[in-house]
Amino acid sequence: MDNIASTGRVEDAIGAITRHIREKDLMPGDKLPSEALLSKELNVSRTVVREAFRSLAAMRIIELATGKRAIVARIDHGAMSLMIEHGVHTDQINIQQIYDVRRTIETRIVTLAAIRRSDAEATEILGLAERMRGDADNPTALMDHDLAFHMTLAQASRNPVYSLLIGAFQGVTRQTWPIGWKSRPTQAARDLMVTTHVEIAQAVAASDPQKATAAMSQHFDESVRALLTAGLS
Amino acid sequence: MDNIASTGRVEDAIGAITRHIREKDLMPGDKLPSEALLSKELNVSRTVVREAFRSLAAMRIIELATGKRAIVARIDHGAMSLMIEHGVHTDQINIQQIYDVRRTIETRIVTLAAIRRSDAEATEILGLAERMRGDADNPTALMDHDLAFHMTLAQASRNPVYSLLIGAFQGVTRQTWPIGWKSRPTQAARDLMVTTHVEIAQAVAASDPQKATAAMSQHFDESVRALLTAGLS
DNA sequence: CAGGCAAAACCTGTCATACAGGTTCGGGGG
DNA sequence: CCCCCGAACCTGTATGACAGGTTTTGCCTG
Repeated sequence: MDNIASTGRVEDAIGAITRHIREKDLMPGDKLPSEALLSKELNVSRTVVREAFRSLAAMRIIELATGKRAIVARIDHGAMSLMIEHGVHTDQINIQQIYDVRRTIETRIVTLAAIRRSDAEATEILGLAERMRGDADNPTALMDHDLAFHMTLAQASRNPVYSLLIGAFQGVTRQTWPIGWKSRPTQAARDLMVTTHVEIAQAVAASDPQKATAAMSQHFDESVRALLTAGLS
Repeated sequence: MDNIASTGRVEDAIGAITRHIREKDLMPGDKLPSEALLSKELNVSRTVVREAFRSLAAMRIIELATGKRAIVARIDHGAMSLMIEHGVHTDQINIQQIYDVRRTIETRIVTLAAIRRSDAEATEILGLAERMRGDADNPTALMDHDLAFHMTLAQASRNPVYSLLIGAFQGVTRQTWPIGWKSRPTQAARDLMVTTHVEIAQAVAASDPQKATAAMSQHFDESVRALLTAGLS
Protein backbone atom coordinates (compact mmCIF):
# COMPACT_ATOMS: atom_id res chain seq x y z
CA MET A 1 0.00 0.00 0.00
CA ASP A 2 3.07 2.13 0.01
CA ASN A 3 3.18 4.05 -3.20
CA ILE A 4 6.45 5.78 -2.54
CA ALA A 5 8.47 4.78 -5.58
CA SER A 6 11.65 3.90 -3.74
CA THR A 7 13.76 3.78 -6.86
CA GLY A 8 16.45 1.14 -6.77
CA ARG A 9 20.08 2.04 -6.85
CA VAL A 10 20.39 1.13 -10.51
CA GLU A 11 17.68 3.63 -11.39
CA ASP A 12 19.46 6.24 -9.31
CA ALA A 13 22.70 5.47 -11.12
CA ILE A 14 20.98 5.81 -14.50
CA GLY A 15 19.72 9.20 -13.42
CA ALA A 16 23.12 10.26 -12.17
CA ILE A 17 24.82 9.22 -15.39
CA THR A 18 22.34 10.99 -17.66
CA ARG A 19 22.64 14.04 -15.43
CA HIS A 20 26.40 13.79 -15.82
CA ILE A 21 26.01 13.76 -19.60
CA ARG A 22 23.76 16.80 -19.51
CA GLU A 23 25.75 18.82 -17.00
CA LYS A 24 29.06 18.23 -18.71
CA ASP A 25 27.33 18.78 -22.02
CA LEU A 26 28.82 15.65 -23.50
CA MET A 27 28.40 15.05 -27.20
CA PRO A 28 28.35 11.78 -29.16
CA GLY A 29 31.77 10.17 -28.97
CA ASP A 30 32.73 11.76 -25.67
CA LYS A 31 33.94 9.38 -23.00
CA LEU A 32 32.23 8.64 -19.73
CA PRO A 33 34.01 7.92 -16.46
CA SER A 34 35.10 4.36 -15.85
CA GLU A 35 32.87 1.94 -13.98
CA ALA A 36 35.24 1.90 -11.05
CA LEU A 37 35.25 5.67 -10.75
CA LEU A 38 31.50 5.98 -10.99
CA SER A 39 30.95 3.24 -8.45
CA LYS A 40 33.17 5.13 -6.06
CA GLU A 41 31.50 8.49 -6.68
CA LEU A 42 28.00 7.13 -6.39
CA ASN A 43 28.83 4.87 -3.48
CA VAL A 44 27.49 1.77 -5.13
CA SER A 45 29.09 -1.44 -6.32
CA ARG A 46 30.42 -1.85 -9.82
CA THR A 47 27.55 -4.27 -10.42
CA VAL A 48 25.06 -1.43 -10.08
CA VAL A 49 27.02 0.83 -12.39
CA ARG A 50 27.28 -1.94 -14.96
CA GLU A 51 23.56 -2.57 -14.94
CA ALA A 52 22.94 1.14 -15.32
CA PHE A 53 25.36 1.20 -18.27
CA ARG A 54 23.60 -1.75 -19.86
CA SER A 55 20.27 0.01 -19.53
CA LEU A 56 21.56 3.14 -21.19
CA ALA A 57 23.28 1.10 -23.86
CA ALA A 58 20.00 -0.71 -24.59
CA MET A 59 18.42 2.67 -25.33
CA ARG A 60 21.45 3.60 -27.42
CA ILE A 61 22.17 6.54 -25.18
CA ILE A 62 25.67 5.26 -24.60
CA GLU A 63 27.86 2.72 -26.35
CA LEU A 64 29.93 0.02 -24.67
CA ALA A 65 33.02 -1.83 -25.88
CA THR A 66 35.37 -4.14 -24.04
CA GLY A 67 38.48 -2.51 -22.76
CA LYS A 68 37.40 0.97 -23.88
CA ARG A 69 35.50 3.45 -21.80
CA ALA A 70 31.78 3.91 -22.48
CA ILE A 71 31.03 6.76 -24.88
CA VAL A 72 27.98 8.87 -25.59
CA ALA A 73 26.13 7.36 -28.53
CA ARG A 74 24.76 8.73 -31.76
CA ILE A 75 21.02 8.15 -32.11
CA ASP A 76 20.18 4.91 -33.78
CA HIS A 77 16.98 3.10 -34.56
CA GLY A 78 18.04 -0.31 -33.27
CA ALA A 79 16.38 -0.06 -29.89
CA MET A 80 13.20 1.44 -31.27
CA SER A 81 13.04 -1.30 -33.83
CA LEU A 82 13.08 -3.96 -31.13
CA MET A 83 10.39 -2.15 -29.18
CA ILE A 84 8.11 -1.99 -32.20
CA GLU A 85 8.75 -5.64 -33.03
CA HIS A 86 7.83 -6.56 -29.49
CA GLY A 87 4.63 -4.54 -29.74
CA VAL A 88 3.67 -6.29 -32.95
CA HIS A 89 4.53 -9.73 -31.72
CA THR A 90 2.47 -9.31 -28.57
CA ASP A 91 -0.56 -8.14 -30.54
CA GLN A 92 -0.43 -4.66 -29.14
CA ILE A 93 0.18 -3.19 -32.59
CA ASN A 94 -0.95 -4.57 -35.92
CA ILE A 95 0.51 -4.18 -39.35
CA GLN A 96 -2.19 -1.94 -40.70
CA GLN A 97 -1.62 0.51 -37.89
CA ILE A 98 2.04 0.63 -38.80
CA TYR A 99 1.16 1.21 -42.41
CA ASP A 100 -1.09 4.08 -41.45
CA VAL A 101 1.78 5.70 -39.59
CA ARG A 102 4.24 4.99 -42.35
CA ARG A 103 1.92 6.44 -44.93
CA THR A 104 1.46 9.55 -42.86
CA ILE A 105 5.13 10.22 -42.33
CA GLU A 106 6.38 8.99 -45.68
CA THR A 107 4.14 11.30 -47.65
CA ARG A 108 5.63 14.13 -45.62
CA ILE A 109 9.13 12.74 -46.05
CA VAL A 110 8.88 12.62 -49.81
CA THR A 111 7.63 16.20 -49.90
CA LEU A 112 10.62 17.35 -47.90
CA ALA A 113 12.99 15.12 -49.85
CA ALA A 114 11.85 16.62 -53.14
CA ILE A 115 12.73 20.04 -51.76
CA ARG A 116 15.87 19.33 -49.81
CA ARG A 117 17.58 16.33 -51.45
CA SER A 118 21.17 16.71 -52.52
CA ASP A 119 22.15 15.74 -56.04
CA ALA A 120 23.98 12.70 -54.71
CA GLU A 121 20.83 11.58 -52.91
CA ALA A 122 18.74 12.07 -56.02
CA THR A 123 21.14 9.86 -57.91
CA GLU A 124 21.14 7.23 -55.20
CA ILE A 125 17.35 7.14 -54.96
CA LEU A 126 17.02 6.83 -58.73
CA GLY A 127 19.64 4.12 -58.71
CA LEU A 128 17.84 2.11 -56.05
CA ALA A 129 14.56 2.32 -57.94
CA GLU A 130 16.33 1.19 -61.09
CA ARG A 131 17.94 -1.70 -59.32
CA MET A 132 14.51 -2.81 -58.07
CA ARG A 133 13.52 -3.15 -61.71
CA GLY A 134 16.26 -5.72 -62.20
CA ASP A 135 15.31 -7.72 -59.11
CA ALA A 136 12.18 -9.29 -60.54
CA ASP A 137 13.37 -12.79 -59.82
CA ASN A 138 15.10 -12.09 -56.53
CA PRO A 139 12.61 -11.04 -53.85
CA THR A 140 15.24 -10.71 -51.13
CA ALA A 141 17.31 -8.28 -53.14
CA LEU A 142 14.16 -6.46 -54.13
CA MET A 143 13.16 -6.07 -50.51
CA ASP A 144 16.59 -4.78 -49.52
CA HIS A 145 16.54 -2.20 -52.28
CA ASP A 146 13.00 -1.24 -51.35
CA LEU A 147 13.97 -0.68 -47.71
CA ALA A 148 17.10 1.23 -48.70
CA PHE A 149 14.98 3.36 -51.03
CA HIS A 150 12.66 4.47 -48.25
CA MET A 151 15.53 4.99 -45.84
CA THR A 152 17.44 7.14 -48.28
CA LEU A 153 14.36 9.24 -48.84
CA ALA A 154 14.08 9.73 -45.09
CA GLN A 155 17.66 10.89 -44.93
CA ALA A 156 17.05 13.26 -47.82
CA SER A 157 14.27 14.87 -45.78
CA ARG A 158 17.03 16.31 -43.59
CA ASN A 159 15.08 15.49 -40.44
CA PRO A 160 16.77 12.79 -38.35
CA VAL A 161 13.52 12.01 -36.55
CA TYR A 162 12.06 10.73 -39.81
CA SER A 163 15.13 8.58 -40.38
CA LEU A 164 14.78 7.27 -36.87
CA LEU A 165 11.14 6.33 -37.34
CA ILE A 166 11.60 4.75 -40.75
CA GLY A 167 14.47 2.73 -39.31
CA ALA A 168 12.33 1.72 -36.36
CA PHE A 169 9.71 0.30 -38.70
CA GLN A 170 12.14 -1.58 -40.91
CA GLY A 171 12.42 -4.46 -38.48
CA VAL A 172 8.76 -5.38 -38.78
CA THR A 173 8.62 -4.38 -42.40
CA ARG A 174 11.33 -6.90 -43.10
CA GLN A 175 9.17 -9.58 -41.50
CA THR A 176 5.97 -8.69 -43.29
CA TRP A 177 7.34 -7.70 -46.67
CA PRO A 178 7.10 -11.24 -48.10
CA ILE A 179 3.40 -11.26 -47.27
CA GLY A 180 2.84 -8.15 -49.34
CA TRP A 181 4.91 -9.62 -52.15
CA LYS A 182 2.99 -12.86 -52.27
CA SER A 183 -0.26 -10.94 -52.35
CA ARG A 184 0.85 -9.43 -55.66
CA PRO A 185 0.79 -12.63 -57.65
CA THR A 186 0.44 -11.17 -61.11
CA GLN A 187 3.29 -9.74 -63.11
CA ALA A 188 1.26 -6.60 -63.62
CA ALA A 189 0.86 -5.99 -59.91
CA ARG A 190 4.55 -6.51 -59.34
CA ASP A 191 5.52 -4.25 -62.18
CA LEU A 192 3.22 -1.59 -60.82
CA MET A 193 5.01 -1.60 -57.50
CA VAL A 194 8.39 -1.12 -59.09
CA THR A 195 7.09 1.48 -61.51
CA THR A 196 5.64 3.49 -58.67
CA HIS A 197 9.01 3.57 -56.98
CA VAL A 198 10.61 4.83 -60.17
CA GLU A 199 7.97 7.54 -60.41
CA ILE A 200 8.65 8.64 -56.85
CA ALA A 201 12.36 8.74 -57.52
CA GLN A 202 11.93 10.76 -60.70
CA ALA A 203 9.67 13.28 -59.00
CA VAL A 204 12.17 13.71 -56.18
CA ALA A 205 15.00 14.06 -58.67
CA ALA A 206 12.92 16.65 -60.57
CA SER A 207 12.31 18.54 -57.32
CA ASP A 208 8.58 18.20 -57.79
CA PRO A 209 7.12 17.78 -54.29
CA GLN A 210 3.52 17.61 -55.47
CA LYS A 211 4.13 14.80 -57.89
CA ALA A 212 6.38 12.98 -55.46
CA THR A 213 3.78 13.13 -52.71
CA ALA A 214 1.04 11.94 -55.04
CA ALA A 215 3.15 9.01 -56.18
CA MET A 216 3.95 8.06 -52.60
CA SER A 217 0.27 8.17 -51.69
CA GLN A 218 -0.47 5.91 -54.59
CA HIS A 219 2.27 3.55 -53.48
CA PHE A 220 0.73 3.21 -50.03
CA ASP A 221 -2.79 2.90 -51.37
CA GLU A 222 -1.58 0.01 -53.44
CA SER A 223 0.43 -1.56 -50.61
CA VAL A 224 -2.41 -1.40 -48.11
CA ARG A 225 -4.73 -2.91 -50.69
CA ALA A 226 -2.27 -5.73 -51.23
CA LEU A 227 -2.03 -6.39 -47.52
CA LEU A 228 -5.80 -6.41 -47.14
CA THR A 229 -6.00 -8.90 -49.99
CA ALA A 230 -3.60 -11.08 -48.04
CA GLY A 231 -6.08 -10.93 -45.18
CA LEU A 232 -3.68 -9.39 -42.73
CA SER A 233 -5.29 -8.67 -39.39
CA MET B 1 40.97 -5.92 -38.55
CA ASP B 2 38.75 -8.77 -37.61
CA ASN B 3 35.19 -7.80 -38.36
CA ILE B 4 33.62 -10.94 -37.02
CA ALA B 5 31.05 -9.54 -34.60
CA SER B 6 31.75 -11.94 -31.79
CA THR B 7 28.65 -10.98 -29.84
CA GLY B 8 29.14 -11.03 -26.12
CA ARG B 9 27.28 -13.44 -23.90
CA VAL B 10 24.89 -10.77 -22.72
CA GLU B 11 23.82 -10.11 -26.31
CA ASP B 12 23.35 -13.82 -26.80
CA ALA B 13 21.24 -13.99 -23.68
CA ILE B 14 19.10 -11.08 -24.87
CA GLY B 15 18.54 -12.94 -28.10
CA ALA B 16 17.70 -16.15 -26.30
CA ILE B 17 15.21 -14.44 -24.03
CA THR B 18 13.42 -12.62 -26.83
CA ARG B 19 13.36 -15.86 -28.77
CA HIS B 20 11.85 -17.52 -25.72
CA ILE B 21 9.12 -14.86 -25.63
CA ARG B 22 8.37 -15.36 -29.30
CA GLU B 23 8.46 -19.14 -29.31
CA LYS B 24 6.30 -19.51 -26.23
CA ASP B 25 4.10 -16.76 -27.60
CA LEU B 26 4.13 -14.90 -24.31
CA MET B 27 1.77 -11.97 -23.91
CA PRO B 28 2.07 -8.91 -21.65
CA GLY B 29 1.87 -10.00 -18.03
CA ASP B 30 3.20 -13.51 -18.63
CA LYS B 31 6.08 -14.58 -16.45
CA LEU B 32 9.60 -15.35 -17.59
CA PRO B 33 11.86 -17.99 -16.09
CA SER B 34 13.89 -17.03 -13.05
CA GLU B 35 17.41 -15.71 -13.39
CA ALA B 36 18.84 -18.85 -11.86
CA LEU B 37 17.01 -21.11 -14.27
CA LEU B 38 17.98 -19.09 -17.31
CA SER B 39 21.59 -18.92 -16.24
CA LYS B 40 21.61 -22.69 -15.98
CA GLU B 41 19.89 -23.24 -19.33
CA LEU B 42 22.08 -20.78 -21.17
CA ASN B 43 25.26 -21.86 -19.41
CA VAL B 44 26.14 -18.38 -18.28
CA SER B 45 26.42 -16.74 -14.91
CA ARG B 46 23.53 -14.99 -13.25
CA THR B 47 25.42 -11.74 -13.84
CA VAL B 48 24.96 -12.16 -17.58
CA VAL B 49 21.28 -12.98 -17.28
CA ARG B 50 20.72 -9.98 -15.05
CA GLU B 51 22.41 -7.62 -17.51
CA ALA B 52 20.30 -9.06 -20.30
CA PHE B 53 17.17 -8.51 -18.21
CA ARG B 54 18.17 -4.93 -17.50
CA SER B 55 18.65 -4.29 -21.19
CA LEU B 56 15.24 -5.65 -22.05
CA ALA B 57 13.68 -3.74 -19.17
CA ALA B 58 15.27 -0.52 -20.44
CA MET B 59 13.47 -1.03 -23.74
CA ARG B 60 10.27 -1.84 -21.86
CA ILE B 61 10.14 -5.26 -23.37
CA ILE B 62 10.02 -6.84 -19.94
CA GLU B 63 9.28 -5.51 -16.48
CA LEU B 64 11.29 -6.24 -13.35
CA ALA B 65 10.26 -6.16 -9.70
CA THR B 66 12.09 -7.35 -6.61
CA GLY B 67 11.07 -10.75 -5.41
CA LYS B 68 8.73 -11.36 -8.34
CA ARG B 69 9.66 -12.99 -11.61
CA ALA B 70 10.18 -10.76 -14.63
CA ILE B 71 7.10 -10.37 -16.80
CA VAL B 72 6.49 -9.41 -20.41
CA ALA B 73 5.72 -5.69 -20.58
CA ARG B 74 3.02 -3.62 -22.22
CA ILE B 75 4.40 -1.06 -24.67
CA ASP B 76 5.16 2.25 -23.09
CA HIS B 77 6.71 5.45 -24.31
CA GLY B 78 9.11 5.93 -21.41
CA ALA B 79 12.16 4.52 -23.13
CA MET B 80 11.44 6.29 -26.40
CA SER B 81 11.04 9.52 -24.55
CA LEU B 82 14.50 9.22 -23.04
CA MET B 83 15.98 8.43 -26.43
CA ILE B 84 14.44 11.51 -28.00
CA GLU B 85 15.53 13.69 -25.10
CA HIS B 86 19.05 12.41 -25.52
CA GLY B 87 18.94 13.20 -29.22
CA VAL B 88 17.79 16.74 -28.55
CA HIS B 89 20.26 17.36 -25.80
CA THR B 90 23.19 16.21 -27.90
CA ASP B 91 22.15 18.47 -30.79
CA GLN B 92 21.32 15.57 -33.06
CA ILE B 93 17.69 16.67 -33.23
CA ASN B 94 16.33 20.18 -32.91
CA ILE B 95 12.96 21.39 -31.75
CA GLN B 96 11.75 22.48 -35.15
CA GLN B 97 12.36 19.01 -36.51
CA ILE B 98 10.25 17.58 -33.74
CA TYR B 99 7.52 20.06 -34.47
CA ASP B 100 7.55 19.06 -38.12
CA VAL B 101 7.03 15.45 -37.14
CA ARG B 102 4.41 16.30 -34.56
CA ARG B 103 2.56 18.40 -37.05
CA THR B 104 2.62 15.62 -39.57
CA ILE B 105 1.31 12.95 -37.27
CA GLU B 106 -1.04 15.10 -35.24
CA THR B 107 -2.93 16.31 -38.27
CA ARG B 108 -3.45 12.65 -39.13
CA ILE B 109 -4.33 11.82 -35.53
CA VAL B 110 -7.02 14.44 -35.34
CA THR B 111 -8.53 13.20 -38.58
CA LEU B 112 -8.76 9.69 -37.20
CA ALA B 113 -9.91 10.91 -33.81
CA ALA B 114 -12.78 12.82 -35.37
CA ILE B 115 -13.90 9.58 -37.02
CA ARG B 116 -13.19 7.04 -34.32
CA ARG B 117 -13.44 8.85 -30.97
CA SER B 118 -15.82 7.42 -28.37
CA ASP B 119 -18.32 9.70 -26.72
CA ALA B 120 -16.37 9.52 -23.49
CA GLU B 121 -13.25 10.65 -25.30
CA ALA B 122 -15.09 13.52 -26.97
CA THR B 123 -16.23 14.67 -23.55
CA GLU B 124 -12.76 14.37 -22.09
CA ILE B 125 -11.15 16.27 -24.94
CA LEU B 126 -13.71 19.06 -24.70
CA GLY B 127 -13.20 19.13 -20.94
CA LEU B 128 -9.45 19.48 -21.26
CA ALA B 129 -9.79 22.33 -23.74
CA GLU B 130 -12.24 24.06 -21.42
CA ARG B 131 -9.94 23.65 -18.48
CA MET B 132 -7.13 25.27 -20.48
CA ARG B 133 -9.31 28.34 -20.71
CA GLY B 134 -9.34 28.58 -16.93
CA ASP B 135 -5.58 28.19 -16.63
CA ALA B 136 -4.68 31.65 -17.88
CA ASP B 137 -2.67 32.49 -14.79
CA ASN B 138 -1.19 29.05 -14.19
CA PRO B 139 1.20 28.05 -16.98
CA THR B 140 2.11 24.72 -15.41
CA ALA B 141 -1.48 23.57 -15.22
CA LEU B 142 -2.05 24.88 -18.72
CA MET B 143 0.87 22.87 -20.01
CA ASP B 144 -0.34 19.70 -18.31
CA HIS B 145 -3.79 20.10 -19.79
CA ASP B 146 -2.30 20.84 -23.17
CA LEU B 147 -0.20 17.67 -23.09
CA ALA B 148 -3.12 15.60 -21.85
CA PHE B 149 -5.26 17.06 -24.64
CA HIS B 150 -2.88 15.90 -27.34
CA MET B 151 -2.38 12.51 -25.69
CA THR B 152 -6.09 11.90 -25.41
CA LEU B 153 -6.50 12.75 -29.08
CA ALA B 154 -3.81 10.21 -29.92
CA GLN B 155 -5.64 7.56 -27.94
CA ALA B 156 -8.86 8.44 -29.69
CA SER B 157 -7.16 7.74 -33.01
CA ARG B 158 -7.26 4.06 -32.02
CA ASN B 159 -3.74 3.51 -33.22
CA PRO B 160 -1.32 2.74 -30.39
CA VAL B 161 1.66 3.74 -32.51
CA TYR B 162 0.42 7.32 -32.52
CA SER B 163 0.00 7.23 -28.74
CA LEU B 164 3.50 5.88 -28.46
CA LEU B 165 4.98 8.64 -30.59
CA ILE B 166 3.07 11.45 -28.93
CA GLY B 167 4.18 10.09 -25.58
CA ALA B 168 7.75 9.89 -26.80
CA PHE B 169 7.69 13.58 -27.69
CA GLN B 170 6.12 14.74 -24.46
CA GLY B 171 9.41 14.59 -22.59
CA VAL B 172 11.03 17.24 -24.76
CA THR B 173 7.79 19.13 -25.21
CA ARG B 174 7.62 19.52 -21.47
CA GLN B 175 11.06 21.09 -21.53
CA THR B 176 10.41 23.48 -24.39
CA TRP B 177 6.80 24.39 -23.70
CA PRO B 178 7.69 27.38 -21.52
CA ILE B 179 9.71 28.83 -24.39
CA GLY B 180 6.68 28.76 -26.63
CA TRP B 181 4.56 30.27 -23.90
CA LYS B 182 6.93 33.15 -23.26
CA SER B 183 7.04 33.86 -26.96
CA ARG B 184 3.29 34.61 -26.82
CA PRO B 185 3.54 37.69 -24.65
CA THR B 186 0.25 39.32 -25.58
CA GLN B 187 -3.07 38.29 -24.15
CA ALA B 188 -4.42 38.00 -27.68
CA ALA B 189 -1.76 35.45 -28.68
CA ARG B 190 -2.41 33.40 -25.58
CA ASP B 191 -6.14 33.47 -26.05
CA LEU B 192 -5.69 32.36 -29.63
CA MET B 193 -3.82 29.28 -28.54
CA VAL B 194 -6.54 28.23 -26.13
CA THR B 195 -9.29 29.07 -28.59
CA THR B 196 -7.67 26.90 -31.23
CA HIS B 197 -7.68 23.97 -28.85
CA VAL B 198 -11.36 24.50 -28.17
CA GLU B 199 -12.02 24.56 -31.90
CA ILE B 200 -10.17 21.31 -32.39
CA ALA B 201 -12.10 19.71 -29.57
CA GLN B 202 -15.42 20.87 -30.93
CA ALA B 203 -14.65 19.61 -34.41
CA VAL B 204 -13.66 16.21 -33.02
CA ALA B 205 -16.80 16.12 -30.88
CA ALA B 206 -18.84 17.02 -33.96
CA SER B 207 -17.15 14.22 -35.91
CA ASP B 208 -15.96 16.70 -38.50
CA PRO B 209 -12.53 15.44 -39.63
CA GLN B 210 -12.00 18.22 -42.17
CA LYS B 211 -12.57 21.00 -39.71
CA ALA B 212 -10.58 19.23 -37.01
CA THR B 213 -7.62 18.76 -39.32
CA ALA B 214 -7.73 22.38 -40.44
CA ALA B 215 -7.83 23.60 -36.86
CA MET B 216 -4.89 21.38 -35.93
CA SER B 217 -2.90 22.69 -38.89
CA GLN B 218 -3.63 26.20 -37.76
CA HIS B 219 -2.52 25.31 -34.25
CA PHE B 220 0.83 24.10 -35.48
CA ASP B 221 1.29 27.01 -37.86
CA GLU B 222 0.83 29.28 -34.92
CA SER B 223 3.07 27.25 -32.62
CA VAL B 224 5.92 27.06 -35.07
CA ARG B 225 5.64 30.78 -35.67
CA ALA B 226 5.82 31.38 -31.93
CA LEU B 227 8.92 29.20 -31.63
CA LEU B 228 10.60 30.98 -34.53
CA THR B 229 9.84 34.28 -32.85
CA ALA B 230 11.60 32.96 -29.77
CA GLY B 231 14.59 32.33 -32.00
CA LEU B 232 14.77 28.65 -31.33
CA SER B 233 17.53 26.99 -33.27
C1' DC C 1 -12.94 -30.89 6.40
C1' DA C 2 -12.19 -25.84 5.55
C1' DG C 3 -9.70 -21.95 6.42
C1' DG C 4 -6.13 -19.38 7.84
C1' DC C 5 -1.51 -18.59 9.26
C1' DA C 6 3.47 -19.22 9.72
C1' DA C 7 7.55 -21.20 8.12
C1' DA C 8 10.06 -22.77 4.21
C1' DA C 9 11.41 -22.31 -0.44
C1' DC C 10 12.22 -19.32 -3.94
C1' DC C 11 13.41 -15.02 -6.08
C1' DT C 12 15.52 -10.54 -6.94
C1' DG C 13 18.88 -6.62 -5.50
C1' DT C 14 23.36 -5.50 -4.13
C1' DC C 15 28.09 -6.27 -2.69
C1' DA C 16 33.02 -7.98 -2.73
C1' DT C 17 36.43 -10.45 -5.06
C1' DA C 18 38.88 -12.68 -8.71
C1' DC C 19 40.66 -13.20 -13.14
C1' DA C 20 40.79 -13.28 -18.30
C1' DG C 21 41.35 -10.56 -22.06
C1' DG C 22 41.28 -5.84 -24.66
C1' DT C 23 43.05 -0.88 -24.79
C1' DT C 24 46.07 3.05 -23.93
C1' DC C 25 50.08 5.40 -23.27
C1' DG C 26 54.69 6.37 -22.27
C1' DG C 27 59.44 5.00 -22.20
C1' DG C 28 63.22 2.60 -24.09
C1' DG C 29 65.65 0.58 -27.93
C1' DG C 30 66.79 0.63 -32.68
C1' DC D 1 62.59 9.96 -35.10
C1' DC D 2 59.89 5.92 -35.15
C1' DC D 3 58.42 1.66 -33.52
C1' DC D 4 57.55 -1.70 -30.22
C1' DC D 5 56.64 -3.50 -25.77
C1' DG D 6 55.23 -3.62 -21.22
C1' DA D 7 52.73 -1.45 -17.35
C1' DA D 8 48.53 0.50 -15.99
C1' DC D 9 43.93 0.66 -16.77
C1' DC D 10 39.52 -0.97 -18.30
C1' DT D 11 35.68 -4.01 -19.39
C1' DG D 12 33.44 -8.90 -19.45
C1' DT D 13 32.24 -12.77 -16.82
C1' DA D 14 32.05 -15.98 -12.87
C1' DT D 15 31.32 -17.09 -8.01
C1' DG D 16 29.70 -16.79 -3.48
C1' DA D 17 27.22 -14.35 0.00
C1' DC D 18 23.48 -12.07 2.18
C1' DA D 19 19.46 -8.88 2.79
C1' DG D 20 14.93 -8.33 1.86
C1' DG D 21 10.49 -9.34 -0.83
C1' DT D 22 7.12 -13.04 -2.70
C1' DT D 23 4.99 -17.41 -3.29
C1' DT D 24 4.12 -21.99 -1.83
C1' DT D 25 3.63 -25.53 1.45
C1' DG D 26 1.82 -27.66 4.99
C1' DC D 27 0.41 -27.76 9.50
C1' DC D 28 -2.69 -26.41 13.07
C1' DT D 29 -7.03 -24.81 14.61
C1' DG D 30 -11.82 -24.46 14.72
